[in-house]
Amino acid sequence: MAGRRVTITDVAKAANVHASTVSRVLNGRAELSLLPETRERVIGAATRLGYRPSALARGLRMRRTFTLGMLVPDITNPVFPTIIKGVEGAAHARGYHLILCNTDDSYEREASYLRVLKEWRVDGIVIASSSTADSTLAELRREKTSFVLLNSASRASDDLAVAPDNRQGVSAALDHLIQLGHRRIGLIAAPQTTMTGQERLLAARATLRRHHLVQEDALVAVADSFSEAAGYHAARRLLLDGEPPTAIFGANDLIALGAVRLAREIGLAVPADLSVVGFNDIPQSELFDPPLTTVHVPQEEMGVLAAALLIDNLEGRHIDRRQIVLEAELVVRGSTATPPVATTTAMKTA
Amino acid sequence: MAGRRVTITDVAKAANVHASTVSRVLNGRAELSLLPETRERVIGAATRLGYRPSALARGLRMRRTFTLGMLVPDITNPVFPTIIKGVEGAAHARGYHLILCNTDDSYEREASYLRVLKEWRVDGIVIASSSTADSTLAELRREKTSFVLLNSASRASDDLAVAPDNRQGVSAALDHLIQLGHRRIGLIAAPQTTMTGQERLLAARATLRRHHLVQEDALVAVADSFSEAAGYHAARRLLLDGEPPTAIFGANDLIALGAVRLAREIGLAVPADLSVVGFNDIPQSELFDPPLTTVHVPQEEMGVLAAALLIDNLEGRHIDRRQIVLEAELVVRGSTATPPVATTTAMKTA
DNA sequence: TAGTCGAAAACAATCGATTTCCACGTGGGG
DNA sequence: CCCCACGTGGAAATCGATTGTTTTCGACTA
Repeated sequence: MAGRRVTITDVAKAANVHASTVSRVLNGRAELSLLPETRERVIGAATRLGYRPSALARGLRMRRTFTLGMLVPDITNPVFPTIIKGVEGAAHARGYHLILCNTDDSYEREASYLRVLKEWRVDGIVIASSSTADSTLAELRREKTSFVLLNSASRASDDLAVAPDNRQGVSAALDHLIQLGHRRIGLIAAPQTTMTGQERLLAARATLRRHHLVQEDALVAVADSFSEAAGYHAARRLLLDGEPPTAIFGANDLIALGAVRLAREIGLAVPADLSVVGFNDIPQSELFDPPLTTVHVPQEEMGVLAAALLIDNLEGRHIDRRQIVLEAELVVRGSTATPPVATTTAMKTA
Repeated sequence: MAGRRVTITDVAKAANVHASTVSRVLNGRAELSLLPETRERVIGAATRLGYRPSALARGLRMRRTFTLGMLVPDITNPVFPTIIKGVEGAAHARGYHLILCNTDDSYEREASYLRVLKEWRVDGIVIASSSTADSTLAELRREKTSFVLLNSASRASDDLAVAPDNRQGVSAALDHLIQLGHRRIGLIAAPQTTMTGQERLLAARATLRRHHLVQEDALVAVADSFSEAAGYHAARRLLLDGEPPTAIFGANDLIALGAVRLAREIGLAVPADLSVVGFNDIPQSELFDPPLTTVHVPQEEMGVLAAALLIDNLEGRHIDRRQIVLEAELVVRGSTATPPVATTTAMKTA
């Protein structure tokens, strides 16, 4: 960027008025009356010169930046683009824009970005980064920084949060598998350092318990990230050690896809030999081989709602529900089927 | 955001020095010598109070914001997250951060966002939005705004640009199809309002000409966006009107995937009845049904290079190559095969 | 004719940093 | 013994907007 920019003073000179008058004309508040003639002169000068107010100067003076920060753990996970699109669209529509921060699931990067956002005096922060430390959130609350948790619930009831109904979604996924006849169901959990990871594993266990299915430790593997590679590695423990399950529930779609890839590599057909269910319903889910049975989460809507909640909050509007939980419905596609009949798997029920 | 923030004056008071001294200590320039003792006192006070300089005030005064704007046409197209990750990572490593703008391929949103970026006095702009109007670019040049074109070449030789070698990539894709025995090859081009769309179609035509293959108009369809849905619709014209091709080259992966979906719907097996090639090699390409044969583009690397180029430029470093073209190599997977033998397709050669 | 009122616009303070210029004190050289 | 250089740090201008307070000026009234 270079070339001296047009300032409010330039416009003022061109229109033969004082800078303050320019400001009042351009911001059109009714508090002070202006002659229609001056108004036109100012607007004329401003457009002629191509004047763009400096958001820096304005932000400094007004103590408002109309900017939101957004923390995302991994933008290459296909759930997030859709969510971001929702946030960004809703924000833009209300005159806000977004500083996007990809934390790469690193605590350091997250902390570093939070510092940046603070320095930029963003009006609020959208936290889609599920591993955010409790201490970090506590600090934000203490500083009275507005934020909304996206895709993960909060323990503190006056936090703003938008999340899918993990319990319902997980339960639907497992009910489906059980109804198909599966009894040995493997779980690939997401990192237990994240709220989402914890919630989904807890929900899965509860569902299995409800169906009186034994839960062997060997049937639970914890992936060390939300990625396809992590799913692949975790599936290895499930499918290669001991008696394998006939179905696997992955804590998200990428993890599930990783399991599919491993299964195929070791000669298991999906879904004939192994059924797989994911969570999120990422775009292109129906184009995979096989089309993925998964729990649909309204991703863009979550983004829109989160942005709306945050902006309502920081503009002081009344909010009746600070925590929004959205329905998550199972979408049955091609990656699930009845368990193989010739299996030696004992039908274990407690 | 609320709660009075700690300013440089607060730190100055706490350390019993003048604000200017605090600034000098914290920015550690060697131009003025400071007593080690004062230095420590200032640093102590700053950390004790948790002082974070206001990027607004600093940017206003320094006329530098250490912020880049990035224009992206559609963040839900899986190529972009990887590219963004590259840009963002490289920028972060050099002390810059990103304001991400999703233009939704809308001229208005693009213009609106460019205004915002201008108001924020971003130091430079990464333009991955391929449909950017020439007039817009001309204006940026006139204003001496630093920008880099990402994923699309530039006509102006002193622009900064990073792009894949479209010619080479397209040629490799078509050579592959031809070598497999295909003679009737359908093209689904991307919008001809974009540089990328034009380049790839031109390259495809040139390649077919080189092989002396006739090019019927009926074998070219132009998708009206870079999306899967657009590919699906365009494929309809290719596969349902007149004699269908035995292979289709899609201008990007999503378009190719759309063609695959349509083919399957009308009872054509891919690749047995119809081969399909895409472009970009988006993540999860090998997980699709069938695994997609496509031209690999080093997406993250392009992002990294673009950010580096832009930052080097705006920091006044010397740049020897202002336009970087990266190799694009074909990755053969499962969506291509020899053409069906029983076809009535005449082997047309000119 | 002086005084009042009100509309219109100028003035000036402010936001929080950076940076140029200047002041003060001390020590060394002429 | 005086002056100057130098090390150290304060004072003040500046970046470009917004906004509370004054000023200006014409019209109207007493």
